[in-house]
Amino acid sequence: MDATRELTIKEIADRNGITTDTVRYYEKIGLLPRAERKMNRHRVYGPDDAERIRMIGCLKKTGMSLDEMRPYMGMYRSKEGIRPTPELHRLMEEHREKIREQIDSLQQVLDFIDDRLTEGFNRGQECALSEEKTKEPLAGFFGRR
Amino acid sequence: MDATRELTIKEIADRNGITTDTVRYYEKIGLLPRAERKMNRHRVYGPDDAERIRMIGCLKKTGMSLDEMRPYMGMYRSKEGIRPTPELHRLMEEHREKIREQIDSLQQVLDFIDDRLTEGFNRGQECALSEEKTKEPLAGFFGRR
DNA sequence: CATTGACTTGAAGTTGGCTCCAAGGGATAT
DNA sequence: ATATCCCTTGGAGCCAACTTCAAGTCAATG
Repeated sequence: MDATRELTIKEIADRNGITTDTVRYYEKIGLLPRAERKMNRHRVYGPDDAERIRMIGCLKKTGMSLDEMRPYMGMYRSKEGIRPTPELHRLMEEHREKIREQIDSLQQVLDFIDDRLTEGFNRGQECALSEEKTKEPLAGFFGRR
Repeated sequence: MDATRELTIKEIADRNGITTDTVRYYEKIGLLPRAERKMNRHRVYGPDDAERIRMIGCLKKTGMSLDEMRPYMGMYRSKEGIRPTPELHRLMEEHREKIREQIDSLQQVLDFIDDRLTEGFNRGQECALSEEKTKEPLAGFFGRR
């Protein structure tokens, strides 16, 4: 793979499922560094930029705001001397925790709906969605992993 | 627990960590049914409403939009005869899949950053990060799984 | 040389999800 | 009765994250 190939804004946008406008927007808000320009002022992108944009996409999918991503993006500021700080570790752990909470929430929702589901059978009129999970009604929903 | 106690908008909002404005907003967009009013036109809420609101909170935490929640909320439209459709099951499975993708994305991010990290260790020219524990730099981020 | 098309810019517009505001209604406390 | 609250309404305002727009540059093509 030719990892050093230079891309136009259109190419790099297409490859990441976003629009050129969005790429420029990311540059504008400083999430991407100012792209190098060719003689005709057009932006050119290298593999590092591709990685950055991929990373933004990943982080977005995990529910992180563009603003929160800035520290992560900082890892690319210089081509050498990458040094992720303990601070970054902390941010990552924090974010991982957020995702875990999302999972827990979903699990609660599943339990909750399942209670409603079986209510017809159980005659239950107790308030569902209790703090504790007394059972695993829809177990296996996460397929173990 | 007095599950049948009627609550004011302030009470139900407080108990769910949202504002009265937000409760009224949910009613306005039809996510909550029009609340019953007392003679003075004030809203009154019962346990079902509390459940609905807790459910909205849960679904929100899993990244669902208010709009997407509507089908789930429909489960409360009548106090009896709750019958979640196969359609709802499908929606739930879909959403569960979305969460799974979020998890995968986060995992990708971890792997990605881990690459960057080990790159520094493996052929870091200038980067003089202390050389301890070259193995699994960010291992255990998900506590296994 | 005129047109096409991909690019440039700054700025305005859009959407979702609230959040705040003004103007007013009633119950309770002094 | 005046103040203090919490409530009501419709509507305006706000922020993030785009998205669209207007006006222009530049290179290649017919």
